[in-house]
Amino acid sequence: MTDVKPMRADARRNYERLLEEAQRAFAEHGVEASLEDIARRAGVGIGTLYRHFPTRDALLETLLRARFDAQAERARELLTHPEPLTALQSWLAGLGDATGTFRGLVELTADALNDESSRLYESCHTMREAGSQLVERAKREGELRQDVTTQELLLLLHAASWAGGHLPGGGGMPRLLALVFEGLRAS
Amino acid sequence: MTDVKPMRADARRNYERLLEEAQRAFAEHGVEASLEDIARRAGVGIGTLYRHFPTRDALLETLLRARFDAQAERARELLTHPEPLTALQSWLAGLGDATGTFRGLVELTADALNDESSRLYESCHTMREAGSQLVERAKREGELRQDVTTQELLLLLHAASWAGGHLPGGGGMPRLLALVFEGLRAS
DNA sequence: TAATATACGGAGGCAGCCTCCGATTGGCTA
DNA sequence: TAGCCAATCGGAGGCTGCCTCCGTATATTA
Repeated sequence: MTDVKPMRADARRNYERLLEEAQRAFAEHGVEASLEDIARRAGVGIGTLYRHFPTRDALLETLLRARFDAQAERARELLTHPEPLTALQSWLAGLGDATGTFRGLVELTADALNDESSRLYESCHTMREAGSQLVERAKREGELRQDVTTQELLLLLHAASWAGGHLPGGGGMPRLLALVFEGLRAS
Repeated sequence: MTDVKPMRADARRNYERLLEEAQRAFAEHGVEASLEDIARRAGVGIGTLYRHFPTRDALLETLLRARFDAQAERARELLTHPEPLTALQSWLAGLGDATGTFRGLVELTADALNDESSRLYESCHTMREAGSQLVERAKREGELRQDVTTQELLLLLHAASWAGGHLPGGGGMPRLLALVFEGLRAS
């Protein structure tokens, strides 16, 4: 079933060089970085890039999967945290950081969560399921509004993350997230 | 000073055809719609488009200015509304609709507010000033958190508007905005 | 109607996406 | 070690979109 033939040596070499350069390029120019540029810097033809990663999303997914899986794992850990709301907030903050890795990534992940055909869907979805447990617990223990869904919550998180990226200084995400949790009305 | 020579008849004709087609194209394909396509549909050379509107932003601005100005006007009207918070929320909802006109517009306006060199800056800024009055009033009357700035509030609105556009059904913006205002904690 | 300022159009240069296929090469076999 | 072939490579080429430049056309004015 899963008898993956080992890659030829040159293929493996190129695969790894491509990932290195892609990481650099996405970090520097956002998720829209030029693929031809990535191939060029990796010292590889554009055809080679496309053979290894048929789409931009495939490349991104390879770079992000580990990160997203870690996020899912962290959600499971936080289920044992004594304070459900704090746990949830802490998890969301981490997720916000993850989606802030590359400029433009929030848009992608927010969309991926609602698009099963997306390459990123699977790894995002796993993460969402894990987070969902945290949400349910917080609701069950009466620390979170009953009428909020996980979908809405994640969307709001993504929104805060998005907004953080559009703040002049940058890095205002935590503050925005706090506002969302506490509300804007005077107390 | 402001002695604007009337446009030549053909120029005026093209100018208007371009605006019509741009409106259609942006509505259909978002703010990234192809400019060459707009020119083509307007039955005009690409050079003509660029002469009338040197940048994409210039074109967008022409289409949006009236809308933004109306939004500023509405803020002034709402200053006489008896309930400051309701007035503010109502204004923000309208603004959310305005920035939801074209796909991708929220990003643009959110950035324009912090970039004086942007073509859209001026019309956005006027609007912001008007809205600022509503914010100050709500704070003064103790209906809004004292520690929230207009900038943050507008950013959160844009975030909600952004999120609304990434909701599968679409049109969930009001609900998200309400959540932001009321907070997520159980009451 | 002729002169001229104004406006038009699209070719052309550049960059990015993606596909296709002839050239190359790693690794296995004899 | 030589030779073979499947695996892999590379980049030309076709397409779209951006934007500029300048020879051509025309609305307007005298």
